[in-house]
Amino acid sequence: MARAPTTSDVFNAIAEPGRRLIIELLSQRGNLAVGTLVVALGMTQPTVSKHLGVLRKVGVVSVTKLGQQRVYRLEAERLKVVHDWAKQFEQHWSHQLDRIKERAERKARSQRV
Amino acid sequence: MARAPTTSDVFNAIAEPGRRLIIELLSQRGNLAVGTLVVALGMTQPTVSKHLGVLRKVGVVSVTKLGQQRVYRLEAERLKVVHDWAKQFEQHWSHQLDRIKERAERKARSQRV
DNA sequence: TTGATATATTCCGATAACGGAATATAATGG
DNA sequence: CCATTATATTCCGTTATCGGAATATATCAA
Repeated sequence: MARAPTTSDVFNAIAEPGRRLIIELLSQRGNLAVGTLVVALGMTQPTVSKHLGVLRKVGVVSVTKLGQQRVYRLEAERLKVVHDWAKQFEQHWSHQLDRIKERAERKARSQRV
Repeated sequence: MARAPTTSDVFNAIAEPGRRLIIELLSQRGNLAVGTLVVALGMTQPTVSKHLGVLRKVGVVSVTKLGQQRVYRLEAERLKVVHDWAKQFEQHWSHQLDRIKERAERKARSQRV
């Protein structure tokens, strides 16, 4: 068997740096037309359209026609699965923080002498 | 220009479903030797080794020699960047929840009449 | 040393993904 | 209808990626 088709789930959609930028921009500036993304990101129009196509296929964005423009909207709930997946490892780095905090407190106590 | 090399950052490393499984397993069961992963995941040994190679390159796992075994350990902090990235969109879906809650409360009030 | 076990690496072949260039499609204005 | 603007799609070349099979490397045990 060969490589599995990947651009079909959210994790792969966000693997592309350019696509992450698109997502961030839509989050910060609200719904945007393709042209706006093109100038804001300095990418080619076809490149942006293709990235948007991937994001749309996965449901991370949706489109609305507005005259001759296509306005893209972030469907952020689709990113929740990523957040939740990563969150399950939170314990690891928070434990790490605990240990650091503990050490700091021990040090503070010893200096208080 | 052609496709950009991707298996060099965390987001791409976790784009592969099999690699996510490896990460989850290491998180749940602690440090594991390659062979354990192989039987637990039902993947081929070379496949597992290659996935581990990618994860190691990105720093998501580290290795220790133990006899003829290689014990892999999850370096979960490396996943924090993913968590943080996704977290920045939390507002969107929590707002959504607010709206749902609000609607439910309105409905409850109206029925209370 | 020799043989077995554990793991990594290499060499495929198939296919997916990316960017660029050109082109197609759609909508608007005149 | 025609030209223009906005966007999508297609085609192409290059490179990455994945799994499988075979092989290399390392370590242990006798």
